[in-house]
Amino acid sequence: MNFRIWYSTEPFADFVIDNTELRNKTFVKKKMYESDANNAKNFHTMPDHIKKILYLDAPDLIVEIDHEPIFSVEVSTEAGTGHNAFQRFARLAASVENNVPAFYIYPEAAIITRQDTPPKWDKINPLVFKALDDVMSIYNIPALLYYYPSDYRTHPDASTSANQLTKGILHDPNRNYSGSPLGTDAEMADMFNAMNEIIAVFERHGTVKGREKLLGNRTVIARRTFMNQEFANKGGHLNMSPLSATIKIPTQYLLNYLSQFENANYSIGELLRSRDETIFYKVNAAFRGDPYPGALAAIDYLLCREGKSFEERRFNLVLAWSDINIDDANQTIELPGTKGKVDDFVRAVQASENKNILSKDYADIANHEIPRYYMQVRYGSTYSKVKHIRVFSYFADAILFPDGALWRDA
DNA sequence: AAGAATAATGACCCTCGAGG
DNA sequence: CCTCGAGGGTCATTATTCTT
Repeated sequence: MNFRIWYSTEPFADFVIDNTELRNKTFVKKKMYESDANNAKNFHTMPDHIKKILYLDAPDLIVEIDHEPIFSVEVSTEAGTGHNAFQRFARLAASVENNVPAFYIYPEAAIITRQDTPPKWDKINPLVFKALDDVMSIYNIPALLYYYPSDYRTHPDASTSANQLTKGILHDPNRNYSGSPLGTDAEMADMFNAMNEIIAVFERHGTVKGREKLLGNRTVIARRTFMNQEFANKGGHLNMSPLSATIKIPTQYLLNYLSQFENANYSIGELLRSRDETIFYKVNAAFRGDPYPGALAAIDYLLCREGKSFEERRFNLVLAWSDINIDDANQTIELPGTKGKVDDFVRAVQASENKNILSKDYADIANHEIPRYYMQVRYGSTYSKVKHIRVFSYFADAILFPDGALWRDA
């Protein structure tokens, strides 16, 4: 069997290869390009099945056997307070939604020094464990979190950590693995073990049958149990960020609000009406990307989804760029916000059109541009929109701004 | 009122491509 | 061919809100 390892950073790919059974396999390493929006020169050279995973957001590593992806890995060293822990969540979703197991490496805590205060540990938001568990329940594909090694457990007092310069986080000393986690750490050993198990399952049963067996693997079960325990031990509950910024109200309020866009020739379609209640994610900020795309994806899994596609939702999922006032008398809502503007969304969409070369004459297309042109012929602007536009419009049934709205009819 | 937790935003890095 | 600005993407710190 031939392995291919797609990477964003090569040292991290070597780190994973050298610490797992991959080192004994026949493999090639290839650089992964994230999107047509940020790498116009090379993105079109990605194989079609890799493009599908990249559609929402790009992970750090994808491993495949004979052109079938078998797992992806995402690494972060960021302090995971509030909604920051969910910043990379759309990547995990993109992987799992394509039936590819996802590994997430994230620090249990990181040292942050704020103005006029001594250094302290910023701890991971445990709700991420619940979100990952819900993803596993819905897709029957592993989505496992391993702690990026740190001094947190050995030095609960942040000022005593010997690694202040790295926020208390422990990197591998091998220079060939620069920027990778400490490979000898127990968490990483567990992760390599799980990767080896997944490789073995796919080798023995093939990719189709193998996928069905993954959640029943004892190593995967054990990790899932650990993650559920961590959620409980760290005091996780369902009113933590980002769920603390959501409200659930009858869909009729949304329909009444959107009725301002209806007229004699148009009425809102059946999709929104098909669900009795609607979840609103209130973002009272200027329109932008991170950390909101990941948080929106997480809310979908935590509250709305009951099946594999966004059509199988218990509740509508609506992203509102504003606070929301509920008007019970008129069964509608008001958006008092002033920062979010529908034109900011529309301008980001328009900007992506500048990346498209579909309006060119053949004579004006350079030879090296032809494969990119041909990709765009097939996919339009699918891959040339910026990430947050792709993610928002994939997950949200409607996006509301104080001065405009977008919604699906079906 | 202080401290903790969360939400928002400022700032940085990387890549590409236009133009000198 | 080199420089530099724009755009895309990422991360840390500040601002705000919540809790005790």
